[in-house]
Amino acid sequence: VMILRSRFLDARRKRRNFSKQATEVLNEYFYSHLSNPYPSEEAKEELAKKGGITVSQVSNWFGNKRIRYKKNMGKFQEEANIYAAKTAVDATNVVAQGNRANSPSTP
Amino acid sequence: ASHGLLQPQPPAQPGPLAAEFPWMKEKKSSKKATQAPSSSSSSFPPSSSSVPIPAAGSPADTQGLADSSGSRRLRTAYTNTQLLELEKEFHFNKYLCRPRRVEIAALLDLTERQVKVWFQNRRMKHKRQTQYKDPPDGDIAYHG
DNA sequence: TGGGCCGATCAATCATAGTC
DNA sequence: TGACTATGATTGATCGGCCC
Repeated sequence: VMILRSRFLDARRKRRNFSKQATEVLNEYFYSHLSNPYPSEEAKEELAKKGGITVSQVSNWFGNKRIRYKKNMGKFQEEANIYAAKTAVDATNVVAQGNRANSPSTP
Repeated sequence: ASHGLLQPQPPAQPGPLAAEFPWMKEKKSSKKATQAPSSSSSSFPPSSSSVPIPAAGSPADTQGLADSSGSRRLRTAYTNTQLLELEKEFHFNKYLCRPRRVEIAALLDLTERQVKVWFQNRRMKHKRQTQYKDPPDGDIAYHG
C-alpha cells in the first residue's frame, strides 16, 4: 500500500473560497500593478484588511495568481480587461519596487 | 545571456493582449552550476501562439539534484517516515548543528542540504503558526 | 571567502468547492 | 451523480541579502 500521502497534518481540508469582496480587492490590485504584482508587506496588510482575510492568505493568493497567470495568460485576458477598465492606476513607469504608496486610488 | 533591462511594451491600452513583463518569465531555474550557455539562441521570440511546452526531462536523478543544464528543481515527496523523524528532531532542536545534520541526513537518506532546507522551512512555518494568536481552527464569519 | 539563516517566492501538488 | 475545472493551502527548493 502506497498511501503514503496520508498527510497527518493536512490543514488544507475544508477550505472556503474567498468572498467576492476579497477577490475583488485582490484582483484590482493585481491588474493595476500587472507590471510588478508584488505588494509590499504594508500593501498586503491593507489588502488583507479590505478583503477580510489574513496576510498569509493574501500572500498565497498572489503566489497562486502570478504563477497561474503567467502559465496561461490567455485564460485571464478577459479578466484582465475587466479590471483594467475598472482601475485607472496603470504602472507604466513603476521603476523600482520601492513604491511605498499603496491605495490605488488616493484622492 | 544579456537580460539587463529590457523594456516590456507597456499595456497602454486594452489591446489584443497585455504585455509580457519580466516577472512573467522564468526565474528560479538556472543560476548556480550553470555551464557556459555557449551563445545559445537568445530569449524566445515574443511571438505568441506557440506554447512553450516544458519538455519534461527524464528525472532520472534519484536525489533531485539539479544537473548542470539548469534543469528545474523537482519537488521531492518526502516519505512519512522521513517527515516523522524530521518533526521529532525539530521538536527537540529548532536548529541543527552540523554533526547532527549529517547524522539525520544519513539516517533518512537525504542530503545535508535537504535537511538544512527542511529545518529552514520548518522554522518559518513554526513562526507563522505562533505569530498569529488564533489557531487555524477559527470560524471566520462570512457575509455574502 | 564560505556557510547558515531569514524572508520572499516559485512551482508542483493536494484536496476541496463549484460548474455542467 | 460523476467528470472536469477553479482555487486556496501546503511545501520542497531557490534567490538575494545579511551576518560572522
